[in-house]
Amino acid sequence: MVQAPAERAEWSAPGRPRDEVREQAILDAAVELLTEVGYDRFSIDTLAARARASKATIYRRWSNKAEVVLEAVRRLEGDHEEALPDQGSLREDLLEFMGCIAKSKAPENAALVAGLVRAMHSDPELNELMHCHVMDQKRAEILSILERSVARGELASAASAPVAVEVLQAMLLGRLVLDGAPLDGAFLVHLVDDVVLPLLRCPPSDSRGDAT
Amino acid sequence: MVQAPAERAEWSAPGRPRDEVREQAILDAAVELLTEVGYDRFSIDTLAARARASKATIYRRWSNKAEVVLEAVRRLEGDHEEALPDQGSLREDLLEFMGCIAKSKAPENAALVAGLVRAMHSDPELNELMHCHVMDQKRAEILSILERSVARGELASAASAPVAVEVLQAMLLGRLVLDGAPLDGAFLVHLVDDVVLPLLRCPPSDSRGDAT
Amino acid sequence: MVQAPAERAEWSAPGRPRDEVREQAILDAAVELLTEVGYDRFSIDTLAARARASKATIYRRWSNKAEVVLEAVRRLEGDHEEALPDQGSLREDLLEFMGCIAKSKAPENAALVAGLVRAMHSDPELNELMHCHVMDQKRAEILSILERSVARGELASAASAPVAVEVLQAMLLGRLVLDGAPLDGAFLVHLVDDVVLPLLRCPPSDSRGDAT
Amino acid sequence: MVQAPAERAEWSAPGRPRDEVREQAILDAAVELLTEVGYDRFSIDTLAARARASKATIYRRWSNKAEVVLEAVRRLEGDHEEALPDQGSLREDLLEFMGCIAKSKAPENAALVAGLVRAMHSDPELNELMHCHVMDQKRAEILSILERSVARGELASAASAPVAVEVLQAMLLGRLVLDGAPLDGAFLVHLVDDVVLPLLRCPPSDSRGDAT
DNA sequence: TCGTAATCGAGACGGTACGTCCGGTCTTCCC
DNA sequence: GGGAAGACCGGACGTACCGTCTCGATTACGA
Repeated sequence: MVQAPAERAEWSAPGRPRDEVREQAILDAAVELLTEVGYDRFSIDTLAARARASKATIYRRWSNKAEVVLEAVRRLEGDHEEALPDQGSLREDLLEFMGCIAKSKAPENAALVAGLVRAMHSDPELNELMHCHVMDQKRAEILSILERSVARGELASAASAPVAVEVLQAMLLGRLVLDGAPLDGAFLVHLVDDVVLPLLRCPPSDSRGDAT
Repeated sequence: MVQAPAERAEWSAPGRPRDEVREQAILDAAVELLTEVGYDRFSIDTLAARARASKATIYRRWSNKAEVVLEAVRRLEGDHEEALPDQGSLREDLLEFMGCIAKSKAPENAALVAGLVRAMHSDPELNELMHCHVMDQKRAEILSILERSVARGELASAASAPVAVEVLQAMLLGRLVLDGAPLDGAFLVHLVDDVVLPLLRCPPSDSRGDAT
Repeated sequence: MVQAPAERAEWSAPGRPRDEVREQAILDAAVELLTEVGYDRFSIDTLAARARASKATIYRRWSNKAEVVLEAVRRLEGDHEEALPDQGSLREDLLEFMGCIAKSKAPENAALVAGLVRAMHSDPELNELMHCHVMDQKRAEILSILERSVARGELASAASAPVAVEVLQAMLLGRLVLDGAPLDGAFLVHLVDDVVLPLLRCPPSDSRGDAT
Repeated sequence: MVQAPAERAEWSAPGRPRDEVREQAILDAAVELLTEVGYDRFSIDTLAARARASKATIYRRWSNKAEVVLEAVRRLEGDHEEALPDQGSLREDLLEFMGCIAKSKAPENAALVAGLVRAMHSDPELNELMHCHVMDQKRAEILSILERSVARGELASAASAPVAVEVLQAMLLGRLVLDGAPLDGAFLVHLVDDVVLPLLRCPPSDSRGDAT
């Protein structure tokens, strides 16, 4: 039986394909530049010069400064996909997890993170994307930690999990954007011991109508 | 002997005094513009045109786009200086307090708030200012609510108060900036019942070294 | 004895030969585009798109925008190679000749001609080409007309011929580029009767040192 | 009766007036740049840099590269407004006049002149302007030379004057743009003796219907 | 009937210039 | 002096074009 030449798969686009190497070079330069000067003083011209690319090459891929920044940041985050090892206790698991986050948001990346947040809310569509790809991933990781803890018998239930995640994310953001402070060890311990663990252990009050 | 023209008191500056009306007109226009287009597309030229003022008049009062925005936002917030009335229970007090905040951050002001946050972290000095004048004020209000509650006997102690305030602020920020969602009633109830009240009632675990 | 592979003639290049049809399609599109938008807004990208050709196909044949334009214009001009018929008198011969020129420079080709002129002086090499291939051809045609006239006894000599040609070319150019006006009948009659014929009949004054 | 403060004249525009010095600096730099690199490689960015002006300052005055060039060239030309002195004979008067034109179109200004011509035909409105202000001025000067000659008795009439002017302008243009050659002495003598003077002395043939 | 070599359309690439916009300062005239 | 108007510099923005290069897919020719 005669096969059609491309019966099955992935029709290849006509014309010269995009050069993946250029793309990576641009994103690398973007990360570099972003950490050096921050979002506001980040300019496409400078980026192009540093990546030895032309502006057209950049604008062919992303239509905005914001979008370039977004993608650069996502590349930075998304490199550690492997699951976290079991540390033996809920508290240790949480500290390990948060230390992992903290690493990618070290103080030298402060400007970068701020850029991310800005890029997020200036383009709602990308905001959506960001939520899906970054936050939901973190959420899933925490949930798996909590389930492990329930299995261990440390926690009665994972009922408070969603709230804990919600609070956690907000506080990390606040620390970085509002306070502009680094996610150092002291802060992480404070977060785990004074906020997350108490919330997990104290079931939400069912006191909607009570006199409290 | 020739009398100085302002012999009486409070040495008055030479020349024509600043026109208070202009100032208000500029701030009003700033708020308007900010809510319409957000911080990024907010330009001093446009502001000047809309306020029928000149750029010089603006820069004579504020040295930055950021500072104009900051003051505009503060005017918006700071209009209710009076203490909140006692609602009879901690929960009601908190809901009342937060409803009050929510009013000034209605959805139509979303862009404005985002702008504020940005202005904050792009200028550390203003960040400082903002912390002092806005956040610390809120903090004080909450603390007084909590003390009232301890006096009532609802709470054993106000020990968790600082943490609660910290969490509260972060979550309000996250809601507005990260989610871009309004501070509606459902969210406020959720915040009070599922986060703040549990935290206040469960003392921070002293489990720094425990097996948890 | 081993035969050279192309013993017969004109060694034919290896590989696929150029497609003559493409060449014509490109030139046609060039003429079209040139008359529509003029030289300045004529872009190779647009030309390629309109001719359904790729830029490489164009640059394989011509090395410049200028050269494409040049050749397009020459195609437009050079279609009538046959000698002009004898009209019986010098004046009629001249009018016939110029009417012939005018046809290829009809008003709808104004932008095209202007483009040609520009292409000429921005690239000296093409300028040379243009002189040789277009102008010298015209010059020869006029000279043959004048010689015919001398043979007829209308003119004493063809001594003024070179000057007449020189003036004629300059005035056609001036009319098209400077005035932007069409080469209509009235202008051609004016040119023949008021400029060319007088010059031919009045020998150049030998008054270089005279008091004139 | 109380006078309105500006009853008579020239209402002064509000705001800071344009800085005449900047304007001149820009035009000077434009002339300089134009003679150095020619029209095509003349860029507004480079102009701005050289004039130590911002692009906005340039675009506030002229909306195009073409318009800047036009004005620069006109400044260059229009500086010698005084009438030409009587040289005693028609021929000498003409040579003097043309020598004067030649000076402002010296070979080092070749690119500049070409730029002028280009600017002219790319903007019809400026073309109009150019005709009025430059060419008509030259035309008037020639006419006054011819009238002087008629008064002297050298010429029977100035009837051929318009044709002579027309031819003259076309040939100067042709020399500069078509040939790219300088207006040197030999060319000017040729022009006067072989073209202009013969035309002036030989009345247009009245042979419209003749057998010639 | 292949392989070689040049063609073709499509379009990415580095550069360079364009014309617009904005931030923050300065200047002029009027009150 | 304050205020409106607006010019000024510096510099980033996003677009368009040039001339080159790189794909994958077609052709011819010659072995």
